[in-house]
This record gives sequence, C-alpha cells and structure tokens, in this order.
Amino acid sequence: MLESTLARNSTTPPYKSSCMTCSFRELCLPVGLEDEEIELLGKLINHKFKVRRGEFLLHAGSPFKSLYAVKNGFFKTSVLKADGRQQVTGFYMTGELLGLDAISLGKHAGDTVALDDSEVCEVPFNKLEEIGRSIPLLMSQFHKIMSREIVQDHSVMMLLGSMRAEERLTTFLLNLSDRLSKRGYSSTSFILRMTREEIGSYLGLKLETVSRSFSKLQEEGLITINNKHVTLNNIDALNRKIGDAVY
Amino acid sequence: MLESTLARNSTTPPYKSSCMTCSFRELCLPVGLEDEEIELLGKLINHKFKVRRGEFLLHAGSPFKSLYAVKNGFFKTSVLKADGRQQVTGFYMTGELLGLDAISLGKHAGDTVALDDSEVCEVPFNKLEEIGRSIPLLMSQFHKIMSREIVQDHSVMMLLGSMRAEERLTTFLLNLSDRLSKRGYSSTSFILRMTREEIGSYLGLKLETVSRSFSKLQEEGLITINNKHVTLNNIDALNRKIGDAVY
DNA sequence: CGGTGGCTTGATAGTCTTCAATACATGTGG
DNA sequence: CCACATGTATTGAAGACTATCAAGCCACCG
Repeated sequence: MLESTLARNSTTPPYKSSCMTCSFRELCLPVGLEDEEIELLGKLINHKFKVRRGEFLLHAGSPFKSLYAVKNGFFKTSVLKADGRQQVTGFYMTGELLGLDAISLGKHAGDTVALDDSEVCEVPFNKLEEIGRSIPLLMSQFHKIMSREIVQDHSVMMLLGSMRAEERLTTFLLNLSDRLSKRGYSSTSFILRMTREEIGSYLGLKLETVSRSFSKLQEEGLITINNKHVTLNNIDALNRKIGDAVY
Repeated sequence: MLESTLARNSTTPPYKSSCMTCSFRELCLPVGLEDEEIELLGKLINHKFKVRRGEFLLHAGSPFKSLYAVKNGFFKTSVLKADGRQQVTGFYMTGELLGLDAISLGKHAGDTVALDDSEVCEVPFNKLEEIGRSIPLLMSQFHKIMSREIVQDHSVMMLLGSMRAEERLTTFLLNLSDRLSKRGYSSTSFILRMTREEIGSYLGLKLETVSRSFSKLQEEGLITINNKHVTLNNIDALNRKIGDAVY
C-alpha cells in the first residue's frame, strides 16, 4: 500500500508509460493500439504491485473495482463449493486478465492466489470503460479478451463433459505448452506451478487419478515427469491422443 | 433476406422502437437505460426474425457479424468435438444474448439451433460498439452480460467437475426453474424443450444416466416427471440436495 | 395407424474414487 | 547445515458410480 502510494506520487521520469515498455503488450490489452493510445492506457495503471507465492490477490466476496493484468508470474482462481471446498476455475499467466467474472455481480466470485512470485498491473475498471470510449480499438480488444475467456471455458466444459482422465491431462499439458511457447518459453519442457490436487480440481479428477495418469503417459513414452518438471517427448502423439478420442 | 430488406426500407410508423415496447427489456441489453437511449438501441435492430424449431440460427465457422438477443423461444448452442459429435454448451431463453463466444475469433465456434419456435433480434456488433461509446450504461450492461456468461460457465465447470449425476440434474432443473420464474413462468412446473441426450451432453452424462436420475428423483418424491413435463414438488429439498453435496 | 425417434429399465463392464500405506520434497528451526 | 516435520506424490486394492449394450415401451408425426 505504502509502496504504491509513493510510486504514484513520485514524479515520473521522461519515460514511456508502463504498457509501452512492457515486453508483453502484444498479449495484453494494448494489442493493435497506436503508441499514443498505449500511453493513455498506461496512465490508467498507477498501481503495479508484487504478489508473492501463496499470497492472495483477490478474495471471494471483495468488492470489484479493478481488473488485473498479469505482468509476470502465475495465478490460480478458484470458487467456493457448497461443501466448503475450493474448485479451481483457471490458471493465469503473463498478459492474461484477472477479475472478468466480477464485472457482473460487482464483487469477486472467488479467490485469486499467486502460485509463483508474481507482478500485476491494476486496471481500474470504470476508467477502462471511460477511455475505451475514446479508443475504440481498446474497447474491441477488451471485448475479444472477454470472449476468449468464454471460448476457453467452453473448451474446458467439453473436456470435463466428455474426456477421460488421460485425455483431460493431455489436453491440459498441451494447453500449457501452447501458452508458454507464445510467451517465449519452451513448449516441451516446463515446471508445473500447481499441485496435483489443483490440477485435479481444475480437471474434475482426484489427485491420485492425476498422478496415475501422469505415470501412464510416462509409461507410454509420451512425457517425462519428475515431480513438477514435465517434458513433452512427442507433441504430435499427444495431439493424436486427444483427436482420436472416440466415445 | 428479402423480407428483412423490405422491413428496413419501409417507413417506420410513429411508434416506439422495438426495444422500447419489448416486454423483456429488463432482462436484456436495455437494462438501466433512459428512454431515448433505448430508442437509439432499438434503431440498431433492423433485423428481427423467426427461427422455427429445429432450424439453425448460426452455423459453426460462419463469420461473426452480429449478436442475437432471444426475443422468445428457446435455443441450444453446441460445439463440434474431435470425434465429430456435438457437445451442448448452453441453453438460451428470452432476453439472453447469443454469439458472445464469436467475438474473439471473428467466427462462430459452434452451432446454434432453435429447440422451439423462436424469435431473435439481430444486434450488429460493430454498431453496438459504436453507439456504446455514446451510451456508457449500454456498454456497462453489455460488459455485465459477458461477465455473467463467464460466471455461469464457471458454475457449469464446477458442476461437471465435482457433482454426480443426480446432483447435476438437480442443479440443472433448479437453474431452469429460476430462469423461467424470472420470465414470468411457473418455477415449479414446466416443459423441457430438449431431449435427454441434449441434457446429458450438457451435463456430461449419457442419456440413460439422465433418464435414471429423473426416475430416482421421482422415486424420492422430489419431482414428478412425465416425458418432457417436469414438476418440482419440493424446491427446498432439491436445494438441500445440492448444498449437502459433500465429497 | 404405422413408423420413427425418444425414453425407460436391466445386466454387465469399465473408469474413477476412496481408503491406505509409503516415499519423496521442501522448508523451518535447532 | 542437518534433522525433522509437514505437505506433496506415488502406488495398491477395494468399492462406487457411470457407461455400455440390449430390449422393450411410449409418444408423436406424417
């Protein structure tokens, strides 16, 4: 809190806005904007803060004021089930927007927790809507991002509704691989930031089933798994594994 | 096509716009708008057409140009799975917006089919974004609708990920009941517009399991089911059935 | 009124969960 | 820096739930 207040009050050096210099602007809200427009957007983001591993960014029920763009790091979102346990609804990495589900009810439906030391850019939502009126492309990009969230949720629904354990896990790994490669990381070798239980919660499986499925994929030679370190040995074969899924 | 062209060219009588006279404007895009603003919105909607039971409103892959507000009737949306079969992703009734998932990719991800004789209002999306700039509340309402879609998808994900057959079906029935009552219909007695197979596809179950779950709920005295006609005999008990779901 | 698609119900098989025991990893305090 | 504690992961065996296969029934439409 103190830190951010200081940051806001300190005179900004003759320096491009935060969005302008962000290496991930091609993945985030600024997509397609002119330089001056990105400057404007950057001025919205007067809070930019760190969230350490295990810390909450957002609590269920807290009032909605801002969206949060992930600058770096990794987050999970979860909602509270009737029985008191959490269900993971998504994992978020660099350039992705957190808090979209809160717009409708004016409060956050679930918790958002950092799974790795992270940094986020706070985007006050009323201001985003405000400057969106003068920057049509920004508004369009925002709509595309919301729509993308819906599309992704639909594909998760498809996964949960019609795939079995191994296929779900394979889909999950390929999705991570794809998103990581878009951000300049290896598509074949990466670290899982979440636990087996969190993966299971997201995929509608018990942690033991996740573990067994990992082992099975490894036996088949498709992946190598060592604790949290995964290597995809044959992405084509993994893709075929999903495509062939005939029920 | 011909019909709509005629409609557009014909001189409109001295008459309130379509949204202004629509009895469902409190459920739709006009929520919270002033009369003049609703007039403006109404002018966007120059297409308003019928879709008969079984007919397609939208085809997977077709280019995205408009959203469609359901004026009356009932729709299902579905996406094509890798194995060539369809998975139902949602059911839509009066006042709900169709096509939100197409914004991101510029084309429709799945099919939209009428399950009952229906009527929709076509909302050209570029024009919606355009007049949204001068009507902030319209834009806000649109954002809330998109966000609501995300929230709903998350609750379906929760359902698919952690509930068993009877609980899923109960949740589904209560959801229908709630939405119908908001539209002035009975919350305890209604007709299912979809088949057991479509319900199953949506809930991640086989049609036989849906049928068995219906029978089970009936044996327990919670519902009465007669083909497509359902009566909820004890909504409180049904709610408890979900709330108690401890895994 | 027959046909077709939709629905119900039974028996069996497959998949995932549950319960349980063990092993491993990480991080904290001595 | 090591030891221990706790959280995390693997694996086995038994049980629960849903899918599958199959037969018959029912409703609706032409």
